[in-house]
Amino acid sequence: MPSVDHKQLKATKEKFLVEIQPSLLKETALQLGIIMVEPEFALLPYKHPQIHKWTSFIREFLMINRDSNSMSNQLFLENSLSQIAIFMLQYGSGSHQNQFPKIISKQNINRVIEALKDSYQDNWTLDQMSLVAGMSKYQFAHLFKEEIGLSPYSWLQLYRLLKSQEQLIQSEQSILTIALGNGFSSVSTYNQLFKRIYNKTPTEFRFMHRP
DNA sequence: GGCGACACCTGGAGCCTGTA
DNA sequence: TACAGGCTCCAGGTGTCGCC
Repeated sequence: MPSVDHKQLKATKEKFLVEIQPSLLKETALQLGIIMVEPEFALLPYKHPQIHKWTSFIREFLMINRDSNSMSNQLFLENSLSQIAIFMLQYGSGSHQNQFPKIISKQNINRVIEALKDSYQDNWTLDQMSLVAGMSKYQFAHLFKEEIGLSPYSWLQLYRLLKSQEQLIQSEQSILTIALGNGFSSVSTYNQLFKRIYNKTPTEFRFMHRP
């Protein structure tokens, strides 16, 4: 169960939410030898195919077996959550990862994604994105979220953040220069997003990932 | 497809820290 | 002490998402 109040649970009839303790992730990472630093999950808000399939499978299993004895469900859950932890560490963790997983989606959504990738430094608005997609902004926002798993603007911000990581680690440029150079309108926006995704400031991130 | 409430982003101001 | 860079705060603007 969620350790904090999730407002989305109130807004929808049904929500399948998985929370995994950081200690379990660290232990799994240690056993697998995947990562030596604190796990970071910039890509997890993104709908990764493997993680998405696995969580869908767990959800369906629990729906089908909701009336069966709780012991078998408990065993299934324990094993499944360990598997999800492994997927998270393999596919989602590590800020060294700077490529989004490839998702096959509708042509007009792909067209927007390619345009965003080509000019992520530009000041995009939802209106401009929907123009590229050839649909209304309301229709576009809903379809994008459904296909990709993130809202258009969130996707763009995350892409900019991942693009900036390499410069943070490998260059001596100031945080301000990197933020503006990657399409963020101000350094405060960049800092706030960085803090929200990684729970650390760009400077702390740079220090941690320097050889 | 459009609306409205609310969450999130923006950007300026100001504080903190390190350096000369 | 002055200055630069990094960070946080906050009010106003914009985007998102559930609902019709």
